[in-house]
Amino acid sequence: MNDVKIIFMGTPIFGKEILRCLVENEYNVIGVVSQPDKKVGRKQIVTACPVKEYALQQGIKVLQPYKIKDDFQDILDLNADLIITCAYGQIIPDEILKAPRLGCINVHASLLPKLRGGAPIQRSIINGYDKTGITIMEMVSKMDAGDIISQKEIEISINDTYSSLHDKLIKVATSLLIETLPSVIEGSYIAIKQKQQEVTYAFNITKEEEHIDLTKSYLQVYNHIRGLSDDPCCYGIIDNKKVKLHTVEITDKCYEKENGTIIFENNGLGIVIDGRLLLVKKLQLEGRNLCSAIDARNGAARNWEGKVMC
RNA sequence: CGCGAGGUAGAGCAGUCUGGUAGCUCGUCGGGCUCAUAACCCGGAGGUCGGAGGUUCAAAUCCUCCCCUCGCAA
Repeated sequence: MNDVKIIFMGTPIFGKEILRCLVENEYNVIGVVSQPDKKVGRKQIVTACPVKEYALQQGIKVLQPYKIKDDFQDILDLNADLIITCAYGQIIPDEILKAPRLGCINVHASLLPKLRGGAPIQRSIINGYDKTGITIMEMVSKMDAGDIISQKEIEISINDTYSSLHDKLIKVATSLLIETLPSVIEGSYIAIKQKQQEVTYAFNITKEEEHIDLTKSYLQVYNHIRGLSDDPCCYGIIDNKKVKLHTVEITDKCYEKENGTIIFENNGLGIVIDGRLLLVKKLQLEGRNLCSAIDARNGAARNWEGKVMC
């Protein structure tokens, strides 16, 4: 198994954990492909992505084509037997897909054919699903459309957030990958075609979607907030300033108030959505640090009672 | 030189424009009330006001430089 030459392609933390799993299980990762280093933050410091950082730490060769569509010869030259991708961030050209002896497989964070695309974890929560999972599939030209090799389901709890589900899915993904890889290497698995009529998409989250939408139902708003927490986060506007809603809880309390009205509840802070109180636990004001609702009420939010968020 | 906000008690903030006793809410400690309490009442402790210079009789406040944090944009 160790003589199978593997290239891993990925970029963010999710990908890094997959790569770590391969390395720690002593698979022979001969090269890693990541997105180019990007300028990050206010100071625009050029920073390596998590996958690259880990790969270098492990002494693995890293390639970072700006456009892999035009710049793939170096990857072909590595002459890999198998390519594994997870959250790489670019469409992989056919020249690469057909090159490895054992093919190209992808680790995707949804129960395909549902939620094809770039933001499956967030969308699974925003859509209010009570389950999602990991799918490992053969790669084809069309994004996330290949035949399914293996799949594992996981429940989404009503308290899950993007971050918590992300971390749970990493564990599922790594264990499923380790279970699945031997059959890929032996070529002994049975691939299942995706049912075309069940295909749905998980498009990337837009800036527009970060703004809270008070026309939606109570549960939809709640799902939306936790689906984006704690990065990038949903925000509302109070006193012309952005307020990021980091952590919220649902309640059974009802109020006959305008949508978005701020209520001081015991020592907490709530927002009326669709007639019901949504309790805010953690929030962040523009220019300020993340803090608890209690802290906010002692300081910056002390005269918010009765104001309306929009 | 991308735009903007901020650094004041353990926490969250006001005070800065217009220089003159260090303030609010919470927490904490002590006491009281209560069957009881996260409720209420009384009292206490806790600050080199991010750092360094400068102006001034006097600087949290005005001027200069530096450090750090956060929001936006990328």
